[in-house]
Amino acid sequence: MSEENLYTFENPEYRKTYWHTCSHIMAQAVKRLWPEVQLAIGPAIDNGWYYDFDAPFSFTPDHLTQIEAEMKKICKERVRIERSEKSRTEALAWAEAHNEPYKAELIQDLPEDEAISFYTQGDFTDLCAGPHLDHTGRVKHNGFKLTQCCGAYWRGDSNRKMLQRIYGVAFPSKDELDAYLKQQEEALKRDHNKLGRELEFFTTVDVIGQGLPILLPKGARVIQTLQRWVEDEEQKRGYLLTKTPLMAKSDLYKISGHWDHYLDGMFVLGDPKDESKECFALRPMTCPFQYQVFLNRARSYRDLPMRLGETSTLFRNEDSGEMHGLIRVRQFTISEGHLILRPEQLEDEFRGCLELAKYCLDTVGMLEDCTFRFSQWDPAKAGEKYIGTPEQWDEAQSIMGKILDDLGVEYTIGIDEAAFYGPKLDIQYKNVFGKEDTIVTIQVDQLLAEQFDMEYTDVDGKKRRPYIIHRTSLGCYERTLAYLIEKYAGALPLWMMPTQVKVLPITDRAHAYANTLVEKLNAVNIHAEADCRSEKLGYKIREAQLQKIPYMLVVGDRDVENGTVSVRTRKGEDLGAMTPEAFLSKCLTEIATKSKDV
RNA sequence: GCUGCUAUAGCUCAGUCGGUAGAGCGCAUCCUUGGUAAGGAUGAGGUCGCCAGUUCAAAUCUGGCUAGCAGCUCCA
Repeated sequence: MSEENLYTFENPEYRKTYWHTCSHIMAQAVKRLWPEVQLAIGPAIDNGWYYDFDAPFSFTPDHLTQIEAEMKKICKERVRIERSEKSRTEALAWAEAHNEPYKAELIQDLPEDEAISFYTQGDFTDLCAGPHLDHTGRVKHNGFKLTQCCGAYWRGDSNRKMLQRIYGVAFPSKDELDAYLKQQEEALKRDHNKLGRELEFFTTVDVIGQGLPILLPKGARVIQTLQRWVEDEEQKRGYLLTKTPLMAKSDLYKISGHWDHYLDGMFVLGDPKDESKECFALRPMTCPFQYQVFLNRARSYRDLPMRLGETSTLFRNEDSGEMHGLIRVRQFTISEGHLILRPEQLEDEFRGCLELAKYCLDTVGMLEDCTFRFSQWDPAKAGEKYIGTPEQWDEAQSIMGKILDDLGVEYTIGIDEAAFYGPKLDIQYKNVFGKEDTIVTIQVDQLLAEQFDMEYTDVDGKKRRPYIIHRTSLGCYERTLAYLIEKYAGALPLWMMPTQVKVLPITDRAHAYANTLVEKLNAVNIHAEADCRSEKLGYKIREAQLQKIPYMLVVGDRDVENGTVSVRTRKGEDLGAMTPEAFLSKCLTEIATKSKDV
């Protein structure tokens, strides 16, 4: 960071400080307007700041407007922001005197012997570690906006009181703020939950229920294309395809540990308490089913590595507030797989899984936006949330850490993000709202092999416990489709588009020719349709354009006579007239190479 | 699950003080046969998400439920 950029938004530290000061200005405004409102916390975040309040009323957009107006005044007052320190006793007395119980709780959690810092700006003082700008006039009075308010639990704990969180964002000038807001608005136009419904990739129906989307013909076709491709790719890489049941008796889940660790998340068919009757549950994951393939007969080291793949539909009873379009659903299909290994095969096979996942994500164009997370257990929750001993966890995590380091994977560490049976490498992706979810996961597991008493006979004739890798190659197809819609704003690459070519006859005289072209294209598996309605060409083009159809073949008298097609792309390019054969071969090449540019 | 918001035609939305519903787009039919982003006319289409309550009268007010949205919490 050069000297002259120190106090600009190019410096992330300055940006955070600026936003943090904004959060104090907002809190000050709120306290001026409604002194009875209590303060919780108000940090800077990646895109602005928030402050959590406990108010006896609900904040509405009108309240936000009032707060913004008050904030502008505070900025214009240019009051000094001064740091001071108090002892713990003084700090607690301050919190009590100002009726700030949340601040008192925060103070109580600070180390006993440390001085506690406060920041004061005019009539407002807040407990705060800082740092802050030197006066409120540094914040541009027309460069900020309060973007939304919503509920948030005190200290992120769902057992505690729900407070009201107000989010805001600020920039050093109105232009930059406007540009940011404009950009956000543009990003939201890609929201798969809106666009995916508009373009008829999926829909939902209230009588079917939450988290159970209907894949309409277009969405179903994209997913079919992806599934076939992934299954073929896995076969090339030595995977064996399996097809296992979508449900099982509770007995299976009792062995795997799901019954104890995941019952709330499962759809149970029958009464778990009535032992005189069979009780089933829809599967929330494939592992215990696919292990039965290995367990089918005695195995030797010669059978390993055994790579099992399955396009697997899973059911998870998510809480009602968690569902989101195609990203978080109750029934979904993943490219599931389990590799059963000799311990010495672990690193190579892990690398193979990572390469496959990267290949898949790269091919669909998502890899560049992915981040990697090494998801570990929380030792404090041993025996409760996680099975196995600390020694087993340490071993699995250190092996996995070593593999990741050997492979040069850049990752963040997520504590308490592991599966109940083992650590994971999660490949993360963000949606248009900036919310991150897992798209692909690769997990190392030695515990379930033990639960299921899986073993193989080694070279020396001794029985050994295999290692297992749980992995997905493209993850959940519904979720992937959602991200693809957002990434490409619905204009998916040619090879996965449900309709790849639209033939547009200009007059009735070209209908027969148009239909012949469609047949010709369909014969080589290019998804083509003709638009033979008695509409003008411009109208048909507009419609195909809005549907993001990659290629439009305009055919009129001229083309019928010359045996050509006039090719227009969805980018608006006119490629001119060519023979159907020339177009077909161009199209087939682009599909075969899975080009992202078309 | 929690906080807040929302639900009117296939879609996007209007509907004032409680008095049996409107527009645009789309759809159907007809006219139009037009060379690269919307040609014209006519017509059909709604138990105002569902169930109760208040009222002479409910799309409108109240409660419950269902579904959708944002965030929080959760996500093996």
